Amino acid sequence: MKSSQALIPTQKEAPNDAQIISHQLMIRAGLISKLASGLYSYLPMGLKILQKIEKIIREEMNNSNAQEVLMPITQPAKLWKESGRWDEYGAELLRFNDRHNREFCLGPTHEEVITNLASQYINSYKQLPMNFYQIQTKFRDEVRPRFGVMRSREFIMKDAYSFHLDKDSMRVEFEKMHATYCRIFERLGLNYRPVLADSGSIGGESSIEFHVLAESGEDDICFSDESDYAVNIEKVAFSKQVKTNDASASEEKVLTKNITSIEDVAQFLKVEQKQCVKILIIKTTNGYKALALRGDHALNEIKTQNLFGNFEFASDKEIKSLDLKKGFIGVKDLSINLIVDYSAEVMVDFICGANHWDHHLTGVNWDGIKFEAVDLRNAIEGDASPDGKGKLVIKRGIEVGHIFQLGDKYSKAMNANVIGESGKAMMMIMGCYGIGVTRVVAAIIEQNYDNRGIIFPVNVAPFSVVIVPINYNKSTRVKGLADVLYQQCLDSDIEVLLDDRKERAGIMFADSDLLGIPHRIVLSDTHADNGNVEYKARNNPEKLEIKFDNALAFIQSKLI
RNA sequence: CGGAGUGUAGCGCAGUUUGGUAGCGUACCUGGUUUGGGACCAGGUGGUCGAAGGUUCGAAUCCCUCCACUCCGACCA
Repeated sequence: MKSSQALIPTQKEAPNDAQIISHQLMIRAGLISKLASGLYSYLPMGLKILQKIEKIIREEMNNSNAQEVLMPITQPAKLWKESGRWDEYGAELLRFNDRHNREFCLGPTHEEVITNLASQYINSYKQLPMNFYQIQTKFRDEVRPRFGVMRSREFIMKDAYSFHLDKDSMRVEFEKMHATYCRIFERLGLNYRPVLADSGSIGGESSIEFHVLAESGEDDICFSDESDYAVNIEKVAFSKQVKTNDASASEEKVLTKNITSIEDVAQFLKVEQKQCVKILIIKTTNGYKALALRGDHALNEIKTQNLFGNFEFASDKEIKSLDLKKGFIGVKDLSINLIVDYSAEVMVDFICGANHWDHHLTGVNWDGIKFEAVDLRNAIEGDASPDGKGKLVIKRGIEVGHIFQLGDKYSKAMNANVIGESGKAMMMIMGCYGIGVTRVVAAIIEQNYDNRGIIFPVNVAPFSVVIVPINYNKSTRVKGLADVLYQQCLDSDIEVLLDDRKERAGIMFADSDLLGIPHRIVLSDTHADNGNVEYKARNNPEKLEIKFDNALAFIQSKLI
């Protein structure tokens, strides 16, 4: 392709609503254009990249015997009511009515449709197992879209669904997809990790997320520094602990006027935050509960939800109505259920609110207090790894893939069964496997950039090579050489961009660097005097002079 | 959902306090000089100042309503 005929709207400055590097660079390199919050158009270069990623995913999925299908984005409510998710899914599911006032939604995922499809066409155990996938647009009405295509409302996903006669078969496919995903992310040049995760609203028993390690990630991933333990912070489970110290202090009420936060209390009393206990009040469907955590720990909302169902933090008003003093709530004499985290349970001589304005208690112990102990908190850096080996290290990750063992959640609800060997109907067992294709684009950029722009791996770059002829429009010699090399590349099926614009060298260099094209050939009169061209790789500052006659072979050698 | 902030040319911004002809940089167009890392000179195109309403002789500016977008928080008791 020639630059003069391509729409590559590069910009010097990023719009100021672009916060993270991948968003800024995708806008500046002219890959995407924002239409509205969480909605982006893919411009020609952006689409090229997307298609490269899709190609790799297709090849690997096909190699793993998955069959590609394409399902509608518009889905009838009927199916969602059958699965029970019409009521479960919440506001992220965009619902609407058609002209006949029938209810529909835009598909945030496709379990319902594929299960319906499978129950229609898979009738015998002899057809199993089967795995279907599609690469298609999803819509999720996110509370807060952000970071460009990283968390957008409309996005492209590769989703796959497998059907099995039994759990063993499902587990085999799960492992196969695990390996397939590893091959995909490796080919995409990503530094990634598979981690154990919570299965969320999709449901099912076991799930593994694939995270690309990057500072801008929205998830915290916990690793052991001594074993291969790797788990999403949501899912790090702690077990009951044994007390290591005995109580020794006696209880004392101290004046802490207007000192309410754990941070301030600890500072005021000159103790560490982990010597304090903090109380959170939540509202559940079974009434209010007080949750006690060690001062330096944070509540894990997923664990809380798993224990108590949907919940909200109590508002100031509600706290007041319970006769509690916000900022000074303690563990003693509570009128509501007290739930204590395992690591708070083993604390001795601790500090907490006095349930009395402007006072805290020191030297408090659990003796005589009625409570229930559970695992409630998030892991923090330095915690002992739950597998007993080493300590936890926490890193940020971008979730680019997630694989689930669904079991019979959908097949049961939607009555998807086959006739088994014995002649009796058997419920199908399912697995499902997703990759956020558009998010992968952003993740690749988050891991591959410098101060000049993107550094695409060859596998996903919009072009493999850019030819930068200096004075293309003045020097007939340079133009002649550039045109010859360009044609040679085209004839050899090399994806090449010829910058034939009437621009100065600096602009052409800046644009090709910004766009991240891996290989660059510069043609100029000075080089031509020696029969040479200049070669430079995007990821290497070194410039090489090579003979023009060898240029094509040289490029080809770089692309293997 | 709460809290904060921002809407002025494709992008980045000033002007709003104190009402009085719509500005700057960049990008874009024309001509010229330049030509290996985002050149220079001259001229030019482009904006119903987010939308509607109100106050006023006069509104980007003051008042009201709405809309959009961004950030922060969903960590605190």
